[in-house]
Amino acid sequence: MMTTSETETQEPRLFRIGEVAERAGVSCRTLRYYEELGLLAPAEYSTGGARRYAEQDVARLLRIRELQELLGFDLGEIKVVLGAEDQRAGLRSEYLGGADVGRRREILAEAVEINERLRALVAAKQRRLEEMTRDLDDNAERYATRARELAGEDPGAERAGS
Amino acid sequence: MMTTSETETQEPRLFRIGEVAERAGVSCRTLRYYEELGLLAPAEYSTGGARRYAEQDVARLLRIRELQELLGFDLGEIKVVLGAEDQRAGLRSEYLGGADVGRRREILAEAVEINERLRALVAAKQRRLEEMTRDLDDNAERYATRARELAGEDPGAERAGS
DNA sequence: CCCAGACTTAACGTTCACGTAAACTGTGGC
DNA sequence: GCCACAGTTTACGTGAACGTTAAGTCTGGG
Repeated sequence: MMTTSETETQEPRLFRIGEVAERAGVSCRTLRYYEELGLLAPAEYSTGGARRYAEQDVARLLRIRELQELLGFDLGEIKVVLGAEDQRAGLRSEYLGGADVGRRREILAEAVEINERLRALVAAKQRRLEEMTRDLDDNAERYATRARELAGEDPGAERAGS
Repeated sequence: MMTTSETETQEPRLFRIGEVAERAGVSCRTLRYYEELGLLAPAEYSTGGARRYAEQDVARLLRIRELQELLGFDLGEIKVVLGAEDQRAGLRSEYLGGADVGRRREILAEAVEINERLRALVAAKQRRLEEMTRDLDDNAERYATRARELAGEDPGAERAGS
């Protein structure tokens, strides 16, 4: 059994930098740059030194882009946020590994705090966007009214309504 | 009557660049830069050449910042959006001035289009933010569960729960 | 009239987030 | 083994959005 090759818990497919870049709509340069910043490292390297990314790395890349474009974070801030998420993953390992309870509490507390700060920030942004939406809709309505007025006038007419 | 000075339809107070900058939380350099880009010009200049901003200019500045920080537009895109709003104001004048109907329709159509594009963009952003909010809340819940598990263990205990 | 403090222009500097070129190496299908 | 194509490092370049002097001018209270 096992159609692919051996037993080995099904080797997860790895991607070359070009594939990842295209899938995420970024350049290879961007991926290397993120690695340079310590933001995103490939799962492994080929013997020749070529980067090999796992599916999970792609997810992380998309997350980076989301934080960047959606929330307007710079790459430094993103590193902090992702750091917290990494710690959360670390917590899970420590947890399963049976680390001391104090340490676990500590990591958890920090993760919670970052999560809450992010939550508040997103909420604030949502409120401002809702306000903007209302304004835009008000505009749209004014435009519609204006358009009806214009439609009422024959092309060539001179007077203007109140 | 008229406690301030003369009759004169109540001269609207003007602000110096430093005041405006502080009120909006930007630097004077930023204001001059925006003017250089044709984004924001002061209502008038003193005889000596000092910029004098009206309240309306401050509003425009805040709008610029909003488009920049909330929607992530660059200053070029913002110029386009504000251009449409200027045209909307222009439409009003042309309207009251009795310009030809064709021209009015034209301006109105463009304003409507920009408004709709902006509306769609904001809506898209809102949807993505909602999704992010859900994710964050899910995280928060997981954290809470984890915290309850931790609370159940006495400090010093060794076993880990499932 | 004086003078501190706010303003002016002009011009060069800086940070971020990559883009781009050069010179070289690895990968894999025939 | 060949060869095209994809990848590598190193390093300088770039556009956006300002920051930062420098050197001089304006403003307004005493």
